[in-house]
Amino acid sequence: MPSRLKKPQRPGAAPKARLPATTAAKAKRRPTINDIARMSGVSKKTVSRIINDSPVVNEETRAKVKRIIAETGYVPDPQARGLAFRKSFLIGMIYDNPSAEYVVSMQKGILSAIEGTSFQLVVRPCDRAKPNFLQDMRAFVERQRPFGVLLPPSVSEDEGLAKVLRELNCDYVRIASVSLDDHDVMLVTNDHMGGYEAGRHLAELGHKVIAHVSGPRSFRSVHERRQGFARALKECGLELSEKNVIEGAYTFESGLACGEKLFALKPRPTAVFAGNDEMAAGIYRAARDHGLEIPRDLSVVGYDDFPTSQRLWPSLTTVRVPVAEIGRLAATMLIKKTGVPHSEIVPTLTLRDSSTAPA
Amino acid sequence: MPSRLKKPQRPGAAPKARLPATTAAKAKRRPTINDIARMSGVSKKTVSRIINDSPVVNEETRAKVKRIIAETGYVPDPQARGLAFRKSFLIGMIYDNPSAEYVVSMQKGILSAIEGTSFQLVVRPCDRAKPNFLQDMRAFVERQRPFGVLLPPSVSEDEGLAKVLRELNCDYVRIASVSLDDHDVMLVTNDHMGGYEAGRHLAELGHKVIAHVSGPRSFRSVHERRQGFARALKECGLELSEKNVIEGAYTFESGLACGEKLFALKPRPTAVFAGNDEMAAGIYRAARDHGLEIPRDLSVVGYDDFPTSQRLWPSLTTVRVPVAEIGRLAATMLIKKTGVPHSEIVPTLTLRDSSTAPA
DNA sequence: CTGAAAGCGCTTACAG
DNA sequence: CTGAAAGCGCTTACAG
Repeated sequence: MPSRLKKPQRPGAAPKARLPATTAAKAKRRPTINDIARMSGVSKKTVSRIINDSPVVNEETRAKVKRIIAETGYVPDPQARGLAFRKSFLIGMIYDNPSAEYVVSMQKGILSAIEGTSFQLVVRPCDRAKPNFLQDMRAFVERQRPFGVLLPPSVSEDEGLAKVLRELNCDYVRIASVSLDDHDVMLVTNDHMGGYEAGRHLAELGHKVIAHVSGPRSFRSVHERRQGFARALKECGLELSEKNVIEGAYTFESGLACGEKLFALKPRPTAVFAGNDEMAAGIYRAARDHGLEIPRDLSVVGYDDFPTSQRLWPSLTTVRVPVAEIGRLAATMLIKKTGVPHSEIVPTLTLRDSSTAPA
Repeated sequence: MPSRLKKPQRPGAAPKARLPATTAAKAKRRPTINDIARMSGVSKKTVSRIINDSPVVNEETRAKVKRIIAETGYVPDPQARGLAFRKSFLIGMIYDNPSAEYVVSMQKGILSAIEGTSFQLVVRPCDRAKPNFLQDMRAFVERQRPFGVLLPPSVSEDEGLAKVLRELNCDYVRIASVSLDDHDVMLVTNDHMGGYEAGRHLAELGHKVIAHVSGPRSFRSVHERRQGFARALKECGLELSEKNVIEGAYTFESGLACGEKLFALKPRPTAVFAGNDEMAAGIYRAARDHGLEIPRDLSVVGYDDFPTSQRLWPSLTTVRVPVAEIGRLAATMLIKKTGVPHSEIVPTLTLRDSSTAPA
């Protein structure tokens, strides 16, 4: 390893100016807007206009500057832009969904949308039940001035948070089962369609006694999934009776508990639509504890299609939610500031081994 | 909703100065370092010294300014500090671990360490196999100038990346099963201890024919876990024979495939140490397919203790890795620029229902 | 269509 | 122990 002291500087011979240092620094320094302006023979304001895609620039000038930007590999400093804009290039994902699979899938989708841009993804888990929830969110937005935030359920359903964000002039996109806000800031996941698909599937298999283990009633998705499910049954001449609907909490444990209740029903249902895959896994466990075999004794349909649902035994028939795609679209909406049709996201039934005709 | 146009401005009556606007803006504007300086009767440089915990400040001055900072709720603008420092307040988590549970747990740990600070967590999944991996990482660091990055395995083992980070003068903390770097930038997870615990447990249960399904040999953790395991067996008078070691890929599918090979061994092992929980789940599936019952016909010990491992049936005996705590410690090391003893992280055996004495 | 000046809210380098 | 000046790399507001 060559010594850094090969050419020792004699303290007495200090140069007047710091020219050598400047030259050395210049060699490795990344170019700034000033360098591009000088090399292009225009003002830095013009370079700025080109960076920001301003339409009022002469096309020849634009082409020339763009060429030099490409040649030098210049990329504007996000810190400096952020300071001048009074807005950072951070996109916040504020979430309270407890599922690791959901969170990571959505992060991947968001990242795919911002790849190659100056945007960065900042994660902010939260708990709406905490007394200082809104205060914390306010502090985050005021200090970081994020470009915008993405709100998956259930935090997307919080009107208090939406109000704070509007007050602080912070853009957002809300992801929810139904529209709760202006078209351009709302990505709708159409959970009623997913519920409907689950209902058609079980009814068409010939089941007559059908149950539903729902999520907590405070979630919008719960109502949507249930109503879509009930509508499908009705179309097939069946009814989802109140006593066959058991409220869970979207967790494995609640699925287990609801499974117990389910097996106590008379007549015992031959099929169940679980509000999500987590609860479906709990129902699997309950079935095993009761010596019941899936799907012979009970058909099960889940919701979400988490990667682990394929590994359940038997593999779970479920409604697939394209979580990564949802993240990608939501981020795109935020950046482009345009909405997508509310029909864009389509939950689809994924057939596996946990559902069959009744015995 | 009150109209915003209650007091319409007459275009002809425009005020000379923009005083009204300024006043209105001041009312809601967050205080800056200049406001604090003015209110405290000191220069902004002194306020800056206090923000940055400089020791060379008169204690009375410091107390007074701190009081005013507290009263006004002043928080320095991270964008401005970032620009002046030439370093942002972002902490990057660069990872290639495919497990959602691992990623989210670590994120939580990191977030708990930076809560209440100006630091924000930015996530950067990556793929070391991509040809432009190092180039992408370089671009990220050059542009964002993160305060530092956190490297969990296996990206933590990439010497090329570490070199690039050092070149760019970007602080990092590497999380790995053994020390690969200077003490202060290395968080060691002591996987050999975890392997040892697994080995003692199975040996003490009385198993004589014991197998190991390892992860891919390119991972450091694989060797550590295996060697610790083999050492424990040796201490108990047993030997981990080469033919009883099957190499997997840390995935469910590879666990399934390795399980098949495992059951073909003669004599058939009565116990297996899986390199991680994912592969243990695959072995479960293979056992079911072969009509073997766990733990009666095969004891299984995993590694990681992911939340889902409790839900396997029977629940999985495994070595618990405190992933959130690792994230918290790594972030703390990065911020404080100090190491922790290499013995800090202790993997611990967690006894559940998948291991018992041989028949 | 283009640019000179001022400013975003901080810190560094220097001087005292 | 403290401060005035210059600067970080951009954009806004204005003028032409």
